[in-house]
Amino acid sequence: MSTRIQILDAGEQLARARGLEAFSYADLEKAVGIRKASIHHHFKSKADLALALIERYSERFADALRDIEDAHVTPQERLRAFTGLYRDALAGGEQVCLCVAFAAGRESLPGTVALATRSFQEMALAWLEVTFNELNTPEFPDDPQDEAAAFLALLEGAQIMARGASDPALFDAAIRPFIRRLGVTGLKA
Amino acid sequence: MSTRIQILDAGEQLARARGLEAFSYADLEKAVGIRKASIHHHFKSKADLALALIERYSERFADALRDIEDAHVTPQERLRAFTGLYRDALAGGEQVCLCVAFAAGRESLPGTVALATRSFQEMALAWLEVTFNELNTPEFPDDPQDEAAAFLALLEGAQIMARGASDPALFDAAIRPFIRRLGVTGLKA
DNA sequence: GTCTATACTTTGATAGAC
DNA sequence: GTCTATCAAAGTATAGAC
Repeated sequence: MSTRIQILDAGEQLARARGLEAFSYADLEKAVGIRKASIHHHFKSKADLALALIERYSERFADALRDIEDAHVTPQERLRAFTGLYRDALAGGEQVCLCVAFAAGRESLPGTVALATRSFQEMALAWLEVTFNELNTPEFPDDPQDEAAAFLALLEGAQIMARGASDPALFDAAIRPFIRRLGVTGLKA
Repeated sequence: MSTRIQILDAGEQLARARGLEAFSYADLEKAVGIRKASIHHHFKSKADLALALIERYSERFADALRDIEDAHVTPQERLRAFTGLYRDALAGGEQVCLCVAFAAGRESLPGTVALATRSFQEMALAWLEVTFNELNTPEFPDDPQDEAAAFLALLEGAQIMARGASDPALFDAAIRPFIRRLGVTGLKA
């Protein structure tokens, strides 16, 4: 595995567990096993690293959405799979989605990073809006745009809650009512 | 207004907009108009300040919950008022709840602060669980504990989303389906 | 690409005068 | 309670050898 990727992996883990401002090149030095100067060779500034982090995260997320579309046909199944993405990102209650970590401290982000974070969110919302639009059932009667926003908020908030208690069970509890509503809908369809 | 309170106010604003690690005593110096050394006189360490912030926040929140109980009788009205608390905390899309800001970067929190943040969340969840328990309607058939977790996650996530885009309209969109479900329920009751 | 060495800044914190 | 002065440590970043 290339050094660049090792740095990105370590940076992402730290950013998602602590926040962008709460880790340093010294932390990366320890995690990757090379000197700070070498890390600067790969990422000239911390802003560059942060931008690379959110861009890579966005690409991986886009890939994951395509995988869901390939593997699942019904909107119910796709939404359940989408939930799995956020459940996995929890990493045992020790991390949140990079987008959540960045959005929380938005004012301290470099401009380009703030924009990329926003784009990530818009990608997620657009995909969900399409999916809720296909989900034409009485259980979700609202504007698909609102249902998408509500669902993404639920998942992001469930991550934050679980993170606050370092307990993934809180994520599961928060998601349960939605999953049940979705299941009932699935049977009706 | 006492200097101590001015420091707390400035610290809270900065923590909720940027995150705890993303502001310094130098920022407080500018905001409050006294020297760093004077701030250390009021809060010996940054950990002390952070703890004071979350404790004051918890007290104010507990007061707000009592006010809601005094002003509203039905669980529907109380939940709507609870939503207002989180909508107000958005501050135009430029801040999140202190609990959310702290929980997001949990790994970098002093131990006492992490515990106090968790307590805050548990207070919110306990209050919501009681309220959902009173809300005995077919629209919310799940375990009140799960409904409480889902609702708090929705509100916290709606804040994060709105913060990511600096746009409170995203909060409103995310909350709308819940408010509608609550409204329908209210009519049936 | 990685290293040592170093520059410069910011940060949290303390000592002691007023 | 607030100030000036100061500190050691940590932070980001660069220069130049290998």
